[in-house]
Amino acid sequence: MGSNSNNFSEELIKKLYLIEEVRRCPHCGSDRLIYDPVRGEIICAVCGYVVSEREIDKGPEWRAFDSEEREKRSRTGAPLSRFTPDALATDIDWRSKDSAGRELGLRKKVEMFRLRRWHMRARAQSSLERNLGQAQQELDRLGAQLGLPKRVLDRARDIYRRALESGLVRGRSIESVVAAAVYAACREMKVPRTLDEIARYTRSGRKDVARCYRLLLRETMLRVPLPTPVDFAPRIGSVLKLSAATVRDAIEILKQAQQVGITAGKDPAGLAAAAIYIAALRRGEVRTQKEVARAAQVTEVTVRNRYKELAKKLKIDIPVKKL
DNA sequence: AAGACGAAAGTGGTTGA
DNA sequence: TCAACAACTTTCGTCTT
Repeated sequence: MGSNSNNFSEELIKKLYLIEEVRRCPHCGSDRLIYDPVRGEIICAVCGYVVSEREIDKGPEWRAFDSEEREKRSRTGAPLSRFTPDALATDIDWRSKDSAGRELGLRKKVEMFRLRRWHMRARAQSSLERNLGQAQQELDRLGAQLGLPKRVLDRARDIYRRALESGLVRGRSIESVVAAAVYAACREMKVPRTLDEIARYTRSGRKDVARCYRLLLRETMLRVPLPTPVDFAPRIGSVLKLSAATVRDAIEILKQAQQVGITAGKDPAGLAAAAIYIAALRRGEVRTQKEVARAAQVTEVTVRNRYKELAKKLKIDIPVKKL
């Protein structure tokens, strides 16, 4: 696929990511970073390493990136919720008696009715705001931990707001609905994150998030494309530090597989892993099954099964000798 | 010693009655 | 709501490099 990467100026990258200083590639040290507008990631032009993506246990160089991100976040986060405490914490009694217990006059009754109505409205307003505020915090937190680009978070926020407005959140935890929204946004934007990855940073379990996600699709009529193996290939390749050529080969293999029709019902990550494994072997950039499996977050066995299948159906011979 | 391989049993999710 | 089912995982023993 013609990935439309552009060589962006340092200034633009700074602006896009609201950071002070463009970093060097932690893998090869090159400063030739490319912004891929499709995936919203910054990629090293030399080795293909995805620089803007955050991995789980990386060394200290990522911390710096984090605090920069934190700085960026601090501009949007807190004030909203602190500025909207429920100022109208009292209720207006529904009985039309005054403080001494006497019946009110008609005029006064009408007045009270109006007051009550406004009171309710004001509170409904603020509860929505408050919910959004909390959700925003949660969103920022998740986004930072998953290393998601800003536009995905923005999209997730929109989705969440829609869910909130159609009453989806009532009775469910904000956290799990936010997670569901993030997942939906990721898939829409082709930034491949598995449900597991997202659920890992959420207190409510994977199951809960999945349920919310399904609801979200139904209730808000979101159309989210199914994730394809091709979506996963670049990410796996970058984790394994494979060359762009290898990733291209892998994608080619995946496309063929799709045509032959052996992709249905299979875990896309597993398929992508298998294709990457084959492509890497053929290019002499040998990676073990274990490495590939870990990068794709599937097991060795799955990689094995898939790649055997691919090799057989597509008649690809695997080089036995390693270079 | 490490990687690749495959069998067997277990797990979570989907589907169809 | 339950059972059947396919895909994936875990575990483990064996073979290959």
